[in-house]
Amino acid sequence: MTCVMRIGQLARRSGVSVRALRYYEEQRLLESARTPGGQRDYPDEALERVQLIQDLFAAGLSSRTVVELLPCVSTGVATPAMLDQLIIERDRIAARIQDLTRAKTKLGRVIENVTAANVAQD
Amino acid sequence: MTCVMRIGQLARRSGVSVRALRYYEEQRLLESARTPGGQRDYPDEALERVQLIQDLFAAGLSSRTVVELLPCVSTGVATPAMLDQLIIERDRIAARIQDLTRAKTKLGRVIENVTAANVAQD
DNA sequence: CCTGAACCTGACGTCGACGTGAGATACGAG
DNA sequence: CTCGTATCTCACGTCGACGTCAGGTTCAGG
Repeated sequence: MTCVMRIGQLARRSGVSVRALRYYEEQRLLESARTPGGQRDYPDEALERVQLIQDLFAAGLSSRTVVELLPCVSTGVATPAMLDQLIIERDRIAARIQDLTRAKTKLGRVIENVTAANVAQD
Repeated sequence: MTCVMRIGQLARRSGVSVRALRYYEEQRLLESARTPGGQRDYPDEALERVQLIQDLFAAGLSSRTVVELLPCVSTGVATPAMLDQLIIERDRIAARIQDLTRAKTKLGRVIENVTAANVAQD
């Protein structure tokens, strides 16, 4: 039986754990063919898909949201509801960026103060 | 007994739950005086402090990290280790902002594509 | 004094994205 | 055929910032 790519290989290539890949399948984020023996066999495109999933997770989307949006992200076709959801998520990310930027600025000021104080003390 | 501010009032003013305030105290993020009857009594500065804690949490810092950094954030005095930690956290936030920005761009493109497709279909 | 609202201290529940065994099966090399 | 490694399917554990329920206490107004 010629396997395209087994789970361990996909894990190494994508940088996520074997467990995570099985979890993605459980959540219907990722499909796999099976060998006659029952082992998972992934096509090459699976690599991109895993990276996309990771990106969306990193952006704070839940697996439920990702599973809803993945079709249109990969096909470019969306229902109005999906489009709404896409916009909601994008705006949520934008707001999060605002928060983080504020926090970063705040920490930056603290660092400046501390550095100034330390220099003054020398 | 004249209370400055009780926990419910602080909760309403800061927008966090009563439970959260107790949790902050448990984690040594926030102190409180007590009335003879054992009820928490907060000074006015507690409001700022709670907001600061929220900001740091929102930035993805853990309560452990926050408890380590709060002194120098509020006093401006830091040990070299604290300064290192501050810089680490700021850089982590910066990296996170990068990730989110990439994800936002990605979603933005998807939205454009979808919108274009829908318009084309009309 | 009485009452209802606010507060108290445990202590267990939650949720999401996996980690981590346990025990069994499949695969590839020799 | 055998051995070692990779994979398989349950299924419980984790972690952090609280939510929530239970059972008792304190406070302020009338």
